[in-house]
Amino acid sequence: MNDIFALIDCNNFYVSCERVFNPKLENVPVAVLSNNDGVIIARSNEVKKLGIKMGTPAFKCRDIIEKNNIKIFSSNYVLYGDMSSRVMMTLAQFTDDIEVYSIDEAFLSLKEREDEIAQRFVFDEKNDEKKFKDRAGRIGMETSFALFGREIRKTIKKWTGIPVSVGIARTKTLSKIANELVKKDTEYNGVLDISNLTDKQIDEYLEKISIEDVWGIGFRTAPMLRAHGFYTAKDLKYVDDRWVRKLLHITGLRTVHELRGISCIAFENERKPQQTLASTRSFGRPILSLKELKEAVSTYAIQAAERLREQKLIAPFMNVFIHTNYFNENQARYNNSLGVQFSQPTNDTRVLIKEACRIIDKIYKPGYLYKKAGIILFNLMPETQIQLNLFHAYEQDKKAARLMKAVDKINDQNGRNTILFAAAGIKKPWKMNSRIVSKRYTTRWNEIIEAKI
DNA sequence: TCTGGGGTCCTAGGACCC
DNA sequence: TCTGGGGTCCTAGGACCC
Repeated sequence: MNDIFALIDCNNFYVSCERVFNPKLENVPVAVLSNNDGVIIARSNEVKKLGIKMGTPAFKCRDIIEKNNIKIFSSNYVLYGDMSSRVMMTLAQFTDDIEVYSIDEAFLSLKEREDEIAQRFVFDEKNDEKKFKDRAGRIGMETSFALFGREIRKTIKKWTGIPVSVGIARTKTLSKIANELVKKDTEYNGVLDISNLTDKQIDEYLEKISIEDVWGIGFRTAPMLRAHGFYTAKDLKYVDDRWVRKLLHITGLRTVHELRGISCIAFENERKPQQTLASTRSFGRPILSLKELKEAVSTYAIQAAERLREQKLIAPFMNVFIHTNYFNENQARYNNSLGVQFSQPTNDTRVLIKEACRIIDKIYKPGYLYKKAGIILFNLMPETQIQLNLFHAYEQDKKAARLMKAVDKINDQNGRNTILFAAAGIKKPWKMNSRIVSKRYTTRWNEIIEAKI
């Protein structure tokens, strides 16, 4: 049986999360900023229309923000993460074949359920006013898959308040494209199924997608392809295989085949174990002193260790880096990093802090204004896979594990930072900016929304 | 003054071995 | 000391994604 995929993608996800709890934000321009209030990472349609691009530094569009009264928010990942899991749980009501691809999108594999959906969702002239209209203006009845997509969309909106778009096609790449078309054109009312179309009909859609909007073609290869005369998804579809293999390698070839309707990017129902874990952050203001730098990396080490333990993972390697501001050309630059292999794989906060500070001692150079630091853990493995080395003190290890477990439990029950590690500092004057953050409406009792009658 | 954070996969090239 | 093919393993860096 042929593959068939539905891509469910939340519209302007972070903005939509803010809107769910603040109806005044409907129909007005809204944008959400990255960590440290640095760049714009989510835009409402109104903001997109104003021409503000994804990733624009906030300070560079201050004028346009003020002039158009754009509502700006710092990112509130606690809220977005919780809203994401609500959306995914709603999707799980429809099928088990879900691949959660990112915080705001998921693929469904429908091939096992083609018959069932065809029976359950039948177009009815009287009740279903929405008729399928394609790019060429042809009118037809909506397919069963499209009606199924509408049902999903309606339910997610009702249960979570989040609007989503649905694209349905024979490959993941084509379902991405169908989804993009939905977002571009309100005529589709949120759902487009191109799974049943002929090659020629699909080409009419592919012509509307410019090459840099194809999933897998990034900002580096797009200009190269344009220079060779390929401008749209359709152009890319008919490129010579050998040429693609040579210039875009195996990943590019897969993309081209996917455009042709040959599914080669696998559906991944089960989450793969994580291989690396990073904890990095820019500072709210530059750091000059060794002491503060150590506080910062200790803070990141604590966070990384917590996340390791949450997933019952241990790490054998760690890398620590520091650097000055890349953007400031008038300032002396310095960047450096150093790795360490632990005597045995660990998720003990104290070990991570100790080693991270030791590395900072080695790579820190006085006189520079540091802007960012971070730690990255590699080759993660399950806790149960630990290989004892020759000098390994097993009892001591069990004790350490119990201690960490107790710390996690206390912080979990009584709020983060109930138990602190002194190494991380208390005041943290360097911590990131987050000036205009909304409430954690769904995860904190004291920040829950109030209804006034 | 102010420019995010966290991931994956692939390739080229070096080191090493037979 | 040089000649040579063929293989594996590891790492750094590039490209991409959201």
